[in-house]
This record gives sequence, C-alpha cells and structure tokens, in this order.
Amino acid sequence: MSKLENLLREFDLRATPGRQEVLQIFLNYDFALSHSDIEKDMPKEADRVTLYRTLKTFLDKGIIHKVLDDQGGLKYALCSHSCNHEQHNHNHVHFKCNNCGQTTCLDVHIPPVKLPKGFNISETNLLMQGICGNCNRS
Amino acid sequence: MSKLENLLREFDLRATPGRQEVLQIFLNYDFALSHSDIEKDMPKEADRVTLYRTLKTFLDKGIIHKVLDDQGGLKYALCSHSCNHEQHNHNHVHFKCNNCGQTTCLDVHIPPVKLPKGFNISETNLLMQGICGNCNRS
DNA sequence: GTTTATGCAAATTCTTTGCAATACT
DNA sequence: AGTATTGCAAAGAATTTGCATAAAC
Repeated sequence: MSKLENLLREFDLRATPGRQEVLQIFLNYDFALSHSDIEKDMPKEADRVTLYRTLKTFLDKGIIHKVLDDQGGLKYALCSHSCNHEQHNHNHVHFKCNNCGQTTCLDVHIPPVKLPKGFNISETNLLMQGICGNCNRS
Repeated sequence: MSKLENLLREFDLRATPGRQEVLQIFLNYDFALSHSDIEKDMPKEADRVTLYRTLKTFLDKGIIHKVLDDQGGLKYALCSHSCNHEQHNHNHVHFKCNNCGQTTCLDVHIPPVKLPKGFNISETNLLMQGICGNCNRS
C-alpha cells in the first residue's frame, strides 16, 4: 500500500486515485495552492466538481487548511501533525510574496493578541505580504 | 453641498449619486460589508457592474480598505484618517463573529512579528474569529 | 453488499470588458 | 466643452446541486 494511500486512510478516507493525485500535488509544492493552481496540475480530463469536493473533504478531515488571500480567493496548504477532524490547530503566519506570488506557511507563531472583554477567540489568521527571502536574494 | 459630496471631493472623486449612495451605506454600518451586502442595500435598479467599479475606485483612493474573510470572499470597511491614494495604512485587527456573522475593525493594533532574514513586509492582515462581545452578552 | 465517491449536466452566481449614452465639473 | 462615470449587453469564470454510475471497502 502506497504512502499516499496510507496517509488518506489515516484520515478515514477512501484512497481513491483522484484523492491521491490531489494529495501528491500538495506534497510537490511547499507553498499554498488555489483551486485553479491544483486544477492546472491535474490531468486535463479531471473533473472540476470533484476537485471542489475533494478540497472540502480534505479541509473537513484536517489534511489541509485554508490560507487567506488578499485578492479574496482562498488557497490551501497541508496541515502539520496537529490537525484532525475535530479541530484545526494553526498558529503560524502566512506570507504572500508580491513578487513571485507564492504564499507560504512560515514557521513563525502568531503572537497573542488581547481583545476587549467579552470576545472569545477560536481562530486566528495572519497574512503578511511583501517580498520573500528568495525574491530579495535574486 | 452635502457631507457626502464633500467627503468624495476630498478624495478627488466626482460626487455622483451612486457613489454617495454607497458611501452612505458604509456610514450606516459599523461593520465590514461584502459586495453582496451592499447590493442588497441599494435600490434594486442599481447596476452591479457600477458597484464593482465604485468599490474599486474607493479602494484605490483610500476611502475603504479590504477586510479578508475566512470563506474566501472580501469585505470592505471605511478607512480611518490615515489612508489616501498613495498608501493604505492599516494596522488593526479584524474580528469576525461566528455567531452574528459580522466582521468589525477593532481598535487593537497588530503586534509586530519578526520574520526570518530577507523578508520585507509591506502589509499585514489579521483576522480573528470567535464570538463577539455583543453575542456573548446575549 | 453496502457505502462512498465520481462524472456529467445544468443551473446559478460572480466578475470582467467594451462601448455608447449620460452626468459631472 | 471636456472628461469621467454609468448602464447595458455579453462573455467568461467560478461555484453549487442532483442524480445515475462506478469504485472502494
């Protein structure tokens, strides 16, 4: 049984070829992907609707998490260990490079923010933009 | 000359009825509005395309700013003083209540975040979610 | 064999573009 | 008068839904 199949089973998912394909695409890149990024990487006969459903399933199961985008779309990136069906547990900064366009998950924690009394926080999303390390170097 | 007209002129915009209308809608609410929120508040004969253009113009001129949404859309909220055509200057936290659905600009600064060497930051967006003060009270 | 996922068709909604008519200053 | 804005039509994307078929376990 392949690595991809195992990974999907770990999340209580049937290891269909389509899902393995999408999972592999995420593994191939170290930055967040939009629906259309993924679509471009799939065999052309793949069905867009199935991809919608696959992404939704992956989100629900805690395989991937949403990455906000300043243009209003969404991107997706693989979760690290701590996520599952019950709870997503993300506390890292997302950085979008305005030069290369890539959005990456940084290994930097979002600092705690104190809100006024009465606010309960369940989720936090921090998107920073600018020029990334790679683009500055070149 | 009305307050709305003056406000638009301050931003170098012609004070057309459509723009005054949209501006008034923003003034009527103290939370961020999506394109469709605004559309619902406009007279039904209003043109969707014009609204797209009005929002774009308001963004460019620094009258409103983008508010990211966890569902992938965008919302918009009035800027405070410090924004103009040259530069948007936002450093406040956005909070989306998962109960009432409203996203508000909080008067809370985004704490500084130290990124690895080589990263330049030009913009920062922090969206927190949970239950807002109002909803917790009731 | 049962349950879950896929593919396809179709409907809806969202967004963009071009252009002629209109309104603003 | 001159320039910017609007409204309309139309095209193109993006997203959702239902259902019958096929695949996974």
